[in-house]
Amino acid sequence: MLNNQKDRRRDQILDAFIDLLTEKGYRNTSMLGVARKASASKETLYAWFSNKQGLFEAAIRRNAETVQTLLQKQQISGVSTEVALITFGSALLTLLLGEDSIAINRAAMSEASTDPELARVLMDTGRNATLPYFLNLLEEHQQSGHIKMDDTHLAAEQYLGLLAGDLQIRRLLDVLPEPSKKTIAKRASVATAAFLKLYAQTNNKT
Amino acid sequence: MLNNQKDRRRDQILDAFIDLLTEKGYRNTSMLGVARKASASKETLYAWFSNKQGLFEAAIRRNAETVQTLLQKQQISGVSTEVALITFGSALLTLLLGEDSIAINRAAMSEASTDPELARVLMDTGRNATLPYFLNLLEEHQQSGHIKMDDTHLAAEQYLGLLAGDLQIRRLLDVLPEPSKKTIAKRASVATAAFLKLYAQTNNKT
DNA sequence: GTCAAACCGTACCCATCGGTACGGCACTGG
DNA sequence: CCAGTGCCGTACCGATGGGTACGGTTTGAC
Repeated sequence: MLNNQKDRRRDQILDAFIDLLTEKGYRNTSMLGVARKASASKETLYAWFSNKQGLFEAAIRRNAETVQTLLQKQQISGVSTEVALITFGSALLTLLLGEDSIAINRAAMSEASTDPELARVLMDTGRNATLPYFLNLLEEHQQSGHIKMDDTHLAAEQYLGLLAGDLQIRRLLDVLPEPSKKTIAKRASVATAAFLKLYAQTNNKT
Repeated sequence: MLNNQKDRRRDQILDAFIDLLTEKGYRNTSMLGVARKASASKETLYAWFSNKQGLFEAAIRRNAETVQTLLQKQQISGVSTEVALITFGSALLTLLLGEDSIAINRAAMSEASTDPELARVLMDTGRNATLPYFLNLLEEHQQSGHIKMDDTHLAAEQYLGLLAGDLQIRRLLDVLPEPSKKTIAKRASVATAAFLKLYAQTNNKT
């Protein structure tokens, strides 16, 4: 089997896993079910991913890569602070509230008491990989003089808090459908406005 | 058995359930385990709570009552807006990030794909019961002229977003320990400061 | 064309768990 | 002191699922 084909096969298996994860949750997703859905054999699953946790971990890592790629593709250089924040916020919110991320987070939480490793991987490849990137964005815009922050880390957390609110929690509980592009854009816009009110550089101060 | 004794027995069972939930998660908490821990019999569990979901639902409702009681006990009348927000915020954050609430939310999320009812009960008795109370608090303080909000609901969500950030998510993933009183007080204070910067009634405007 | 490795499908083993049944003990109410 | 009821502990049933083994088939390398 060529490497390329093998990669595609691997993707198909991870797709099947994510699908079942979304549909039935982690504990009700059986290895046999994944194998069937991907037209693979259990033996292959165990050969490639060791066990159920390994399969899950691979899915987490792949999802994280996708997220990072999409975020870094956003046009946030050479635009106003407002536009940069809205662009980044919209993209982040879209990913954070998407079916895949929600299913993965839900699963990691459900296993958190028994298997801390999965949550750790999720944090490292997710939030901990994204936050520095966002901090950097804020610093840059501070240097160009549009905003003024004493504590960049706090400012970042505040923007993210204003942006997400409890949407992620409600999505995790499945009491909120996936928001439309329009809803997300609006949300990012409102959060940005509030953030700028907090941190915009006013001219009547030293 | 006197009613009072029976109530205590019921509480003991729910305590045992919550303990195991915290320790092992929902799926790894067995009815036999609960029975053993509470020195009860499985037959009694099924007689009193019908089944595992019923037991969980009872635990959700009891927790929600505790939360409501504690929140409503806070002194938030006749104090400044700042103090009211800090007081309410600290109390809410303490409850939201406490072991019991976290374990319950985690469990409800892990079953969300299969059993929407549990998440519904959690939302109704939790957020949906608390939010109106908080909205009312904000409205009162607006009427006394210290803050000015166009959209109270938005303002409320913004305060809660600033307050909680992603702490709840991180607690659910078990990558963050339960914060100390001091940490929580600080957090409520910072969130309140930001909120007041957004909504404080300034005197130089009509 | 041939051979070996990889993979599919399935059967199997073992453990766990939700839910039910039942025998025995303790406590209550008269 | 005695009947009756509620509860404890445990044994049991059926189903499910993680992980392994294996025969049959496809696929890729030479």
